[in-house]
Amino acid sequence: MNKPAKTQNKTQNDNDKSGRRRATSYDVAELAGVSQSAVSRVFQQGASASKEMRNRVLAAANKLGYRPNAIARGLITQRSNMVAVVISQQTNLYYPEVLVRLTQEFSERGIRVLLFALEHEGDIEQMLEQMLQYQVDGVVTAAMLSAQQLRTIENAGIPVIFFNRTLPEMLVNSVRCDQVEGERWLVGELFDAGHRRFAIVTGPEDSPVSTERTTGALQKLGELGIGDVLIVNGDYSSASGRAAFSEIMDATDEAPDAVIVANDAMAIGCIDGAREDYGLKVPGDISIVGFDGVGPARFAAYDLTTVHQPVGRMTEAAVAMLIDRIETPGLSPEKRVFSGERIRGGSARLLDR
Amino acid sequence: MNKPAKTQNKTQNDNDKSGRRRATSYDVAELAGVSQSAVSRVFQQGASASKEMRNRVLAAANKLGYRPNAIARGLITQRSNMVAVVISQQTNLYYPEVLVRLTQEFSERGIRVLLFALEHEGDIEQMLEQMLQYQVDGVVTAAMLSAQQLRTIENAGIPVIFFNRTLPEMLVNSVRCDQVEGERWLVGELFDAGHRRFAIVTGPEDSPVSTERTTGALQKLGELGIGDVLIVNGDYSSASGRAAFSEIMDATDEAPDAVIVANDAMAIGCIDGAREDYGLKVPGDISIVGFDGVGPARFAAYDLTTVHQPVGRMTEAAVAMLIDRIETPGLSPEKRVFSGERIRGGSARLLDR
DNA sequence: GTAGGATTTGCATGCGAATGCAATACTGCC
DNA sequence: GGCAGTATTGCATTCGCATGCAAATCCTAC
Repeated sequence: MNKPAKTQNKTQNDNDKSGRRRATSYDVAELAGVSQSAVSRVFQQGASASKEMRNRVLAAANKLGYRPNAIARGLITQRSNMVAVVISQQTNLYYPEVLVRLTQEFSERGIRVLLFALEHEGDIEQMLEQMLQYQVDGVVTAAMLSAQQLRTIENAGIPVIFFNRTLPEMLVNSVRCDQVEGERWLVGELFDAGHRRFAIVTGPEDSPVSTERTTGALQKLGELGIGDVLIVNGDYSSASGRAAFSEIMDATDEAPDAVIVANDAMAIGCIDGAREDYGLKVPGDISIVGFDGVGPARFAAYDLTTVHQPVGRMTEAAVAMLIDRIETPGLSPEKRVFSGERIRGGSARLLDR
Repeated sequence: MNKPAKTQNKTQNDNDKSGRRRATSYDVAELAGVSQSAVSRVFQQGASASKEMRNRVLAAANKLGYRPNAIARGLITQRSNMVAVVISQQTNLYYPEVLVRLTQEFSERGIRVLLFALEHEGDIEQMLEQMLQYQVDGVVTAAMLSAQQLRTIENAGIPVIFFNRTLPEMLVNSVRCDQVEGERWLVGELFDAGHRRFAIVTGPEDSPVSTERTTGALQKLGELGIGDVLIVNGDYSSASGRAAFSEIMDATDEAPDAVIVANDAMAIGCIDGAREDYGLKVPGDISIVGFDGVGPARFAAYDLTTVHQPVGRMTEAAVAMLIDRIETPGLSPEKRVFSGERIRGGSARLLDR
């Protein structure tokens, strides 16, 4: 009980096996002739420290190459300042931009991104485990989670934002682009320009985004009195788009005059197929529309009519929502839906505006 | 000194502000009627624990929803099991694949990826600081670092792998695709097919990859006795490729018969420019070659002659090298250079093979 | 000069898990 | 049954930093 200076007595186990031991706040404290708490306070924002103290500590820290250990800090503060960003095979190919922007925006707010890239859906459970073990403060997911999985995360007190996904019947935070609205617009434009024989190319069956897009298109087509629509499946890749186009041509007596494709990459594949495999002119003989507004959609050879997702605003919204919920735990769920930007490209014959 | 059971006496401060407090190894220990060390041992690989003990602990852990805290573990073991992956604006647009693969491969080896996406070069210092504070075990960088910056990281005992970069005059670990060899092949093929008037479109000036590619092309051209080559700059975007093509046409009396472009995206832009802006046939009137072998290079409308970087093997190599160096600190530097896959696409007029 | 308040500083403790060491339980063998 | 040898288990400490509390210092005003 009366053992003095016990704490200060840290053994400085100089284990310089490879490069010397990293300097700790105790080392800095010792060199600066102050207490460890003082060092800690200098390296925080709202802590009180005299100018003299600050200078001495910073000088010592600089001399020793000291950097606060974020791991240790996370342990004591119960905040890792890391968030998990989850993407799946589907997401990643067409939205590298999403990932980069999320990362940059979190970074600007002092938050680090722990990236999880799913290859198979089965990896989710394992990934979840890792996420939770690493004590992330929040999650942005562009991959689908089950209600059960979401509950697991939320039970740990971690807020989750769904990016272009949602979980029916559940209170979730989400940021998304209105896929249905976008498809309805595309169909409307095609119809107005006189197209009547429609075909649809969907994305992977387990892609909620693809499902929404298909739903939107069918909904609008139904309202316009067009019930007979050929639907074929793709996997979001341009190769699958080209294959899907052949499938359409094989399955119909009279070729469609408009093909609604679930994403731009497949739409490009369709155009390649129409031109190369069937000698059709796009949009002379057939109109093809996509969705996403990715870079290649603007290549002159394709010039897609498509709907561009406002990625920047969406990532910004996701970051803001997540940070709010990290800082204010009880916040009620919110859904933010953005309309896509309508691009009247040359891949479809449309009325002049 | 004779205060008994002090440690075991942890106050269980049930701070259930939002969701209840996360279960710790102490909670599990208590419920299972064992010591905390026992719990710790059950959740490790090489630790000794009887079957009975293991079962009781796992049952208790399961009941409480316990997960080991990776942050705390990292503190005591001095291993965070996280690596930093650094990408820059340039990298990210054309290699989302690199990022995803790195992440998946690290993940399979039980390592998490902390992502850093640089917007401006100036952000490097700040990012470095963060990386080091988070105690990453290693770094893979697809952005350029200065010798000074590299030294900062290595002084902290953290191994670094350069991805498609290198630092002249320094001992560094690197994995890259042989840009020079690739360009030399492209030039050779073009020359063999009779092309004589060459132009080059470069990438951003601060891109080492672009520099290497240009160097390789010029080197081979020089050997072939072609000294007079027009060089214009782009920024890797397809729009800049199109602009660059106009620049070339403006600057020359007689149009070149071959354009060597530093990446595929710009090559596509060039083709768009040649066709749309100048009514040229590709490859009838002019041959255009790219580099990278990205997805769009295979679109039928472009079908680029290009060199495909073997991304999968490169990421695999980077991951293996980094892990080796994390596990065996002293390992000497190594450079692994892969040859690109040569793709004789339809964007260039070449001899039949 | 001094009281009262505001600010700065240090002390001691805790975050959650890993681990060396010692104590204990178990095993097999004579 | 007794003992050496091995496998388990618990104790106590440690990782590096943050923070409540009390002590010390500084400032201001009268």
